[in-house]
Amino acid sequence: MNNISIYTEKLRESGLRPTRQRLKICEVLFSPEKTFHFTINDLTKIIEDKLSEKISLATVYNTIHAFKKKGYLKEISINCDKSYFDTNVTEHHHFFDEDTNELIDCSNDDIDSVNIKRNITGKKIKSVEVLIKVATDNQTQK
Amino acid sequence: MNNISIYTEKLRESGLRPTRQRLKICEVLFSPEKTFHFTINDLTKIIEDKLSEKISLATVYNTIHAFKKKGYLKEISINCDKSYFDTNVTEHHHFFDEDTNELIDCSNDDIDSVNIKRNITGKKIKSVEVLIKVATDNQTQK
DNA sequence: ATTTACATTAAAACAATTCTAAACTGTTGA
DNA sequence: TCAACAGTTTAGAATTGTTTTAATGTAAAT
Repeated sequence: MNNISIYTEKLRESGLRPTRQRLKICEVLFSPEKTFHFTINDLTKIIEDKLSEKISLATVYNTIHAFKKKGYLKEISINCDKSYFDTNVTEHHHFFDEDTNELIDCSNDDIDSVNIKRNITGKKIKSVEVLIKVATDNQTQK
Repeated sequence: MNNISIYTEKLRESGLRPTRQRLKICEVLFSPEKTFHFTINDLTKIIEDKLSEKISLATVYNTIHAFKKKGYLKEISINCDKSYFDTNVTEHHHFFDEDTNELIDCSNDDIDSVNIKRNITGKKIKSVEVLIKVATDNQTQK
């Protein structure tokens, strides 16, 4: 079974039609052995450059949001103007390098699990995200 | 010494001229006994409604960013389309209610301090922020 | 008072994202 | 197999939050 069939299956199982565009997106997102972070623009550029195929921005937005809803992707909170997505959908946290605007995964060993001692009545915790901003020493705090 | 003189001093100390508009903004931001959260739009509306004075959006943006740079305000990271600011500039964390888009302060008692066991070489930790997203049970995860 | 540098403003520009409406394409079932 | 339907893609327009611009106004130094 090649990758394409795997993607087709994955998409179909979650009620998404395996279209040419979605398969291209899967190819970029899910074939690397390592997980990675990206913005919608990054992704669109990668698809158009690497796969020499034009794709509409709107399609990428739609598809990424569909993937996110299905749990294939995570959206990451940064104090920022644009959304970052992560192909690592396991519970984990991030370092954010303010000098380079680079996002670095924390492993389980990097940080102890966060202990929350308060409940908001009637509400359930949906996610817990820790963002550790770092910069070179002389840098002013953002 | 009344509030106006305090604000004037505060502004002057940080290299900002105490203009009529900036004093109005100070009045809204720094006179309440409790800290609070807001977006630029919120703040502009409050000023225009409560103080019956028109103020340019650009002025509010400029001033808020100046205040932030001086450390009078904190910007809060939410996976979002708009920036939230906090008049509470001490180290603390947040709950974010996905149903209402409301931001709730964590007190020190609500959450144990986060234990970070990894260093990024050459970088210093500038901030550690925990964001706990909550929603009613039946809500789909954002 | 005059000058100068900084501020304010409305409006335009901008960037990220979403919407729209028309064309297109998997899929279903006759 | 093919018509028909529902879901998709697309380019472009619209929207939203934010920043810039260029003209005008104002605080403070002279």
